[in-house]
Amino acid sequence: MDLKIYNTLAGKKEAFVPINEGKVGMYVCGPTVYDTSHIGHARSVVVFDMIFRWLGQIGFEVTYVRNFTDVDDKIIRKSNETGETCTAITEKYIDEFHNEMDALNVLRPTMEPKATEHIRHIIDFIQKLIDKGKAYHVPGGDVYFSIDSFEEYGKLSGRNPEDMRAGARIAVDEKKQSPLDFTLWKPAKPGEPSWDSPWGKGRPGWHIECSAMSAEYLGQGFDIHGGGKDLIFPHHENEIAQSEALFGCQFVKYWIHNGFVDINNEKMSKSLGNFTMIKEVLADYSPEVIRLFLLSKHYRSPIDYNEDSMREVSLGLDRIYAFLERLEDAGITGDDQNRGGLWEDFTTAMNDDFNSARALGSVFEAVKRGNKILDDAGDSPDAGAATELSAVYGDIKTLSRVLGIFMEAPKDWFAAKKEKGMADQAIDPADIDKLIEERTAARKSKNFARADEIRDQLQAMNIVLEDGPSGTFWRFEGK
RNA sequence: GGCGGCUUGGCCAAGGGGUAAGGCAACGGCCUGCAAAGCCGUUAUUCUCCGGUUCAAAUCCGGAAGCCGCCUCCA
Repeated sequence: MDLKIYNTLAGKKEAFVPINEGKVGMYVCGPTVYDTSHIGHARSVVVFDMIFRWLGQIGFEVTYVRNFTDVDDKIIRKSNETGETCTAITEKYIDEFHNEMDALNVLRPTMEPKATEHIRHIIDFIQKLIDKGKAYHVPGGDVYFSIDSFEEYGKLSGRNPEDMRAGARIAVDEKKQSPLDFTLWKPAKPGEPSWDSPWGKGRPGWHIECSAMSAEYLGQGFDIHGGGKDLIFPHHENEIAQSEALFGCQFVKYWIHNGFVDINNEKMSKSLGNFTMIKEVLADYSPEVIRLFLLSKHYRSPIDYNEDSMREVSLGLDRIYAFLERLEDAGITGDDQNRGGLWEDFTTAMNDDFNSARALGSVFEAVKRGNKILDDAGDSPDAGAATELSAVYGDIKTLSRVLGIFMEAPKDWFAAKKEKGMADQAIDPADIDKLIEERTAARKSKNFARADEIRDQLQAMNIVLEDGPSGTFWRFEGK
């Protein structure tokens, strides 16, 4: 089965056929590095990380470019507020971004260009647009793109310029030929970062950097361009206008846009004060729980971040690790050459517009089936059962590298969880062991009242006991 | 005002013309001293509502209601 992608430009799912056979060029809008990243950034990055991994998994050679916007009004404003240089600010937040993405097990893109390292390309791009009559320079230094010069303006977002002109929300600017014209180059005020250009000292507008850098690394037309839904208009619309006006060919074949993360059913906003930062989420939940949460709903739908959802996701992840541990204890392993029915289901789901939610459903189904086989076999499967279980194990290991989840050894996963629980609650494991010993003794002498009292006491600390044939084990429940 | 999306069991969430995946929760059973974990069973004749097309609709079409996003920096 072949890959289908929902293409914003077409408004529907389309068969994915790359421009050059076997190769994919993909550009995703990265952050403007002036502040700490929030859970919404994490979703976009994790979703495209999954897409990048899946394209690689099914055999494409992917060139993945994600930029840093490191010159921008917001950065300058921050610099004015804090007294730090713009460079100090952008370097700090690029570092932070990298650290957080590494923590979330996000693979580095093939290239991570910065706008400030491509000013020459940007200036060339703008000059050529002016030469072609697609852009114009006004007294004072601004260069604008003329949307009237690009007939197809609005084709990505489904808007037409006439409707937008009629709307009341467009600021009137006397210097612009059309109110919708957007900035390609703006003159610098004293003290602001600036570069020499044919239009005087200044800096690029936001939209032009992506057109210039994508052309530089991926060519004049490439396969996939991604970003958050909010970027469809105006950012991506403007990119299309710039690039197609200059190159005269289709800029991007497939446009992919991810949905937003809400917080307790509200949009993240400054006024609500509910910005939830990646570092806060990482402090509360393990990276795999966060990834599982972000991939548990289709990437185009909105997803709601709240404690209940995170708890559920966490329990689900434990369930899968418990199954893997059970397999390993039964002597079952597998490798990624060993493909079974789960892999088929997973592939079908992923090829259907990267439907990770459905893909995860198939993982849980396989876990349920596997647990049943183990139950029936009393955890000593015969050769036939072992073969089937081994395929499930191998499939999970393989798909874990696509999702970036279930990658730990189960024993390590639960050990880490214990450690975190102990650290969070300042629990000494020796105390737990002592209580368990006391309970074991109580059970032996049939003093079940005392035994249950101890169990309740531990329960109050989120510690759950499991009495098995080889003794009593304990684990933390929750995050 | 313009453009787009969503509404599936107690909660979360797939499906998107052929008779409702999965997770969490709950209840009953097996197991257990009792539990936990795991498994089995039960929990939507029904997919916001009203019409229509069809042998057949949650899925397509028309209409209504509610919710949300974009059009301003935004993942």
